[in-house]
Amino acid sequence: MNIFEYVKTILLDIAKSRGVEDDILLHKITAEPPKEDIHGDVSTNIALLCSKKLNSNPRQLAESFKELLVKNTYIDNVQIAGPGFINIFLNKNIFYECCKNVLNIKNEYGRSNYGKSEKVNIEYVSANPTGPMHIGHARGAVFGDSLANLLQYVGYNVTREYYINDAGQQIINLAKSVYIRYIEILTKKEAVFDDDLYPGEYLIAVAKEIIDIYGDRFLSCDEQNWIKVFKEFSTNAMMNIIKEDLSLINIYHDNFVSEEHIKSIGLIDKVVKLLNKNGSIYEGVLDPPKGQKNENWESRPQLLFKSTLFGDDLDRPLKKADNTWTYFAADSAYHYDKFKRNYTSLINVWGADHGGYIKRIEGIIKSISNSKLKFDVKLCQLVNLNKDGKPVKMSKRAGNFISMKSVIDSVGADVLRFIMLTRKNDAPLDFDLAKVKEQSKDNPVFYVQYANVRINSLYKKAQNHGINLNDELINVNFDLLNNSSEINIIKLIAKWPRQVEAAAKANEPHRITFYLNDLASAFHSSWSLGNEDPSLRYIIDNNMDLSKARLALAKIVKIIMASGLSIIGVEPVDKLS
RNA sequence: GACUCCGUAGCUCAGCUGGAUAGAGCAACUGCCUUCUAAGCAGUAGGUCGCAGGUUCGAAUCCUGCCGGGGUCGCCA
Repeated sequence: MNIFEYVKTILLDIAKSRGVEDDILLHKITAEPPKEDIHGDVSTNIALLCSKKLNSNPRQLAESFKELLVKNTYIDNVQIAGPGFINIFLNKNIFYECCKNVLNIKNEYGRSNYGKSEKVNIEYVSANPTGPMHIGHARGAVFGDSLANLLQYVGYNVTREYYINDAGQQIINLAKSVYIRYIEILTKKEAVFDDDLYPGEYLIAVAKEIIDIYGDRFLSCDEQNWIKVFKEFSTNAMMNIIKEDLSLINIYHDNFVSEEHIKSIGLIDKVVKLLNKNGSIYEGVLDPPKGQKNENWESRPQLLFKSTLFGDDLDRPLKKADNTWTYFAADSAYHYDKFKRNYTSLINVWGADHGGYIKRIEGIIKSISNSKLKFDVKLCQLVNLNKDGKPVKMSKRAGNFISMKSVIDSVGADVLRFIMLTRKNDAPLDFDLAKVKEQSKDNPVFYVQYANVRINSLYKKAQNHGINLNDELINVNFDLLNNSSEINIIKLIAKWPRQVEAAAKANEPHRITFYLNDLASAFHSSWSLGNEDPSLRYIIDNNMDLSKARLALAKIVKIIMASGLSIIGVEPVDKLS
């Protein structure tokens, strides 16, 4: 039950009955909560939008709509404001109905079939298989996973996907690094690593594994003899480490696609053929990059994708000077592969440093799908890791980057997930390792969870009064909930389905976190009223009817909290540690 | 130089894809625990939504041009 949808249905019927049939116009009709309470419960622009079509001035039109609206039993009053807004004041009963509905359907409240089971592919994490995940990876991981939860919640058929970059130079470097460890173990000579190699100690275990199986047979032979085995072993081992890291924050992908595999099945040739057929590629020469000097620049003709046709500032090379395919070529093939799997929409979650890459992939997708496939890239900005306000230094080069696992060990998986969604994805995020452990209202995780804790304590106390909150409670008398603080909570409850849908529409899971914060705040506020006026407490000794109604309200808050937290992948806390 | 994201209260940020008098939280000031609900709550103050144009009934939101900050810019992935 979504009261805003309900009102919108009424409005659409009215518009249609007046002969408005333009779908685009009908689509623009809104039924939304006004910012200010004095403007009622639902506000609509219907009269403003239809005035031209119906040849009438908006205020007059609004008057005639008003006559129709007031006939509805759920509508108490209708006011016309400003240039022609219609403000609708709903009867309390519709809100009480909404509450009953939540108690009835529990965690189904807010779920919908908005997505109509459409197939959506979300590619996220896709960290290079060269080592454990660091904290920078965590944001995209949590964002992508929560977005996947959110879209599932509103009825999409979601595939969670991971693209493994296991084909490039970095994997060769990884294999070489393991080989150095291999030699180190067998010969006891200290390992020395070049700049582009990986000195992390996590590779020692991989080398040992290889020794267990192959012994020292690779010790004094050429690279071509060992490279394949080492590559395979290393990437598998790294992917296992990454999967293990991800499992710590409950992230499990449905599908892992290997770049190497994409290449080996000849998909690049296929996509290049298709692009060629579509007139999207040509042999050409690029200008040297402006603004920065590059003495190694050498102009040469190469195979280029016409990404400038799709808004990019340069055409992009598909082949390197040595005639091998670029990363971009393989990625094009990968997106072609996704296209062939019949999704209606693709979402990629990338780090902000990949911003310049969007246009060309967008171009590829437009070219191969004839602009039919929906594509959205969500960029996640950097995470600034602090401790007590001071930045934690990290340097990946030296191998002492802050691993995601160490942060989880320190603050817990739930805190990590929650904090990652306390900012919009394209805003930088400050993450203070000390602050997130504080038990105070300055810590958003605590603030929201504390509302749960308080409700849970109500559950226990209610039992002493013979009320079991696990019972249905549907027959409680919601009419008794009429102080402004309770009404405030009820109105927030009514907004939940709308919030979920808006968050899904925008691919912005952070909105769920913000909503939860608002809901917690409304609850804390109403709870605290009991400090000054005992008659405003949730449990009133000599008034069981009122107590039941308030407890039912608390239960509803708990239900929605649980739903919201489940979307962001966090467990509700029932008591303080 | 080009592209891209961002610019909203002293600070950190929301703002429901164009709605009405722009909202929170910190910090500041003021209140609320002898008792069952203070890990919290209530209140005050704080704004030229970077600047200038444009689009329309209506702009923080869309378009254009500037200003400032981050990111990216062939043969890395």
